[in-house]
Amino acid sequence: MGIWRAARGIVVAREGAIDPCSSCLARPVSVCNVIPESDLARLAAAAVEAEVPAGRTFINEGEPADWFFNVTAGSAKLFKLLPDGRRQITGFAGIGHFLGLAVSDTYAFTAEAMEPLRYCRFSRTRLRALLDDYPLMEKRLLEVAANELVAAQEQMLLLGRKTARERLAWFLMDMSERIPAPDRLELPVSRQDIADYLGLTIETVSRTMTQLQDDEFIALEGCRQVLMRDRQALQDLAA
Amino acid sequence: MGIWRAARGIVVAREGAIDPCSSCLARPVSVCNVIPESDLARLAAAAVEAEVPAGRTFINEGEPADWFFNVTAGSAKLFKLLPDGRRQITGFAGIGHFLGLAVSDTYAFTAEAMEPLRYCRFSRTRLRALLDDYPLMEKRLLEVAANELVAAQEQMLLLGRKTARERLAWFLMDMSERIPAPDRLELPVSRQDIADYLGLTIETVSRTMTQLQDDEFIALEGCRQVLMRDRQALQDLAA
DNA sequence: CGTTGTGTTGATATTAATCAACAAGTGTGG
DNA sequence: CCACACTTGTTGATTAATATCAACACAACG
Repeated sequence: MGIWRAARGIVVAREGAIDPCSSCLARPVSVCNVIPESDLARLAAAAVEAEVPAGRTFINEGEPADWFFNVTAGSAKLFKLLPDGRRQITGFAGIGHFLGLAVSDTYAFTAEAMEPLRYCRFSRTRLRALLDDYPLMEKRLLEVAANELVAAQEQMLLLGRKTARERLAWFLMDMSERIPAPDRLELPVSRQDIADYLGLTIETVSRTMTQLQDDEFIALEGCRQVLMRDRQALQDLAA
Repeated sequence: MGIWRAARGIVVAREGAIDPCSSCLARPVSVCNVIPESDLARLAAAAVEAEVPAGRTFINEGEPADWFFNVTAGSAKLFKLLPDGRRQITGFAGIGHFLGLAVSDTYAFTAEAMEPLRYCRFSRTRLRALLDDYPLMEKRLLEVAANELVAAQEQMLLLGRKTARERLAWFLMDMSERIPAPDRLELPVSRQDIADYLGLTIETVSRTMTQLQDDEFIALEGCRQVLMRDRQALQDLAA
């Protein structure tokens, strides 16, 4: 339990319970033995590891997409910006997440560390060679990409068709499903981030949160601590 | 030009100009020689081909995800529904598109043919065997999935943060970029479908369309024929 | 203590949705 | 070829949801 399959910083998959402090944003995935122990050294040589302080971006939308990233510690928010500053957070990345997969000459989003973060990156050519040598790694990537696509479609339904109330309920359920004790939820993000993730304003998020509290679906114990009082009602709302 | 690399109905990639009648929804992709001619017969044996009449669904959200599809003719809309009937179209699929990739026991969306459609489908186990035998096919799938992910993020920005005007402008630009003569655009979808794709109502789509006409950005020649009069302005709006 | 950042609440404005009527195509049968 | 129904699209009036603008509360921090 809780053991990661890591190749000198390359976290390919992880298992079981989640470290609740640093990355409740990472979903658990089952371990697959993608890279033989004997090859770790060779792999490590191909990778560049680095640390990113909280608040710093390490992938910038529009810049040349030269690298492929794997998050090995911490977490990040991924977003797109409009020229006038409107922002849409498209997702969060925790330990084990892969970033910069797309075949495009520039990055399609910005990634900003939400807490001190470590990554391990490869040049695209190295990545290609890596995938040629480890077909299981490629399978894993395809699996990951396919799942993210499903999540993205879910998010489109939310952004295009759900009310503020439904969005919040969905968000709370989604967040709480990722942690061991899902009744007491510590929100890992600010109101602004929730708003930008759900396509709302901070004011609407705040108001809707108190509204859910008035309905006794949740109880707020400080603005980051949420007690889930009626999971069924929230689930029904989230639809 | 216009030659597809098809293995008895398996369209893996296509090249060059697009057949404007049946599938202006398919983006062109460069040809990659994924499957050797000699293996076509073996492949065809593993696949089930079928025809779907316009308006019929052939993938249903929530049903067991036993098959993996490849569209070989026609086009489809992909959508998710809420219990009360609200609908979000998450994308369109044309010739060469792959559907049902995700590792999940049920489909995450519904696919409905927009015109008579042909597909070629494999069981998941067959697919796995196929990918083991043709790593290039797997690479292609990863490439496709990664690109769709980028498109999905773009759509999230649109649904979460753009105005009706911006959404329409983006839609018109996006549609017109897929056809050979991008100044005269024949919309392949109804107002209802545009609305469900952009997270709006038909009324808002209709109003915004006439508004764009009043601004002389476009001219409507019948509700499906759009003359793009000021592509630059539309591009700026689409952001 | 002030200061700053973050969150909440209130008043008002704005956008898009809803409800409703009508117009324009499209297809069918006489 | 026309009358009719039927679907699809447009326009208008009104409402509802959320955004915007503004004030204030609260906590963290020097």
